[in-house]
Amino acid sequence: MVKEPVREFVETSSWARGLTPTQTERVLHDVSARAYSKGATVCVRLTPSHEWLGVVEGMLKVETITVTGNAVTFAGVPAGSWLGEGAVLKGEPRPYNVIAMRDSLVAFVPRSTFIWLLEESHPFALWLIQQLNARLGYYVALVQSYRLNDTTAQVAFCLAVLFNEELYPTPRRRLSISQEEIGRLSGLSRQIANQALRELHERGIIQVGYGSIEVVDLPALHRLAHGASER
DNA sequence: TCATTAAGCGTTG
DNA sequence: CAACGCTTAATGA
Repeated sequence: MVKEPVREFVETSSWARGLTPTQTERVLHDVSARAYSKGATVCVRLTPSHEWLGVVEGMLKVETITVTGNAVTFAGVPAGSWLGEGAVLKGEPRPYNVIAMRDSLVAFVPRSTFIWLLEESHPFALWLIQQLNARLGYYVALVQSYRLNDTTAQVAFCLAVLFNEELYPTPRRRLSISQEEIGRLSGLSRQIANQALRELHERGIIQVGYGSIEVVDLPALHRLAHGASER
């Protein structure tokens, strides 16, 4: 059986709500956890996807390295969320590296358990469909944001996603993240990210702290992120 | 030409 | 010590 924080994390995860006690019991039996320090690699690209990952504490990011050695960050994954369903489902190697952005505790559910859940539990299957659908919607919106919006709106989009409850179910107002990482996540330089954050602050949408960002007006952030550049 | 970026460096929390 | 602000040279639309 696993340690307390991991047990609680699994039991309070949204997908666990629809499980029978027996099913939950098996997941708790099979799940493992490991701590990673900041900057450590959790999963290596092109290695087999044996596990489904949950972020118990801290924050992870998903990235690839280009041939020239530049990192392209695809997503930041704050505590409370699960990732890697796609690769586990397909039984294919990891398409990306997973890196710890801060000191993090990560839970691992074996692929066999994941597949078993999918076959045994109708609620779990439904949850998974909704999860994948949310991801799909996110990427469609991301392309739209990238093509239509100015840089400030792109940063707004990036933040709106990080604070989006459907994608990342643990609600929070403040997030510890550097401006450099915001830049990486939104595909912009540190300078532009900083400029955008200042503008968002001036509009009263966020508060910027040292190495952290707090959302003051989430609806406004959402509007800015999705609105077709109104002013 | 003008905007944006990476890199370096001094300052600060 | 990491995050931030600022400067500068390179890059590119």
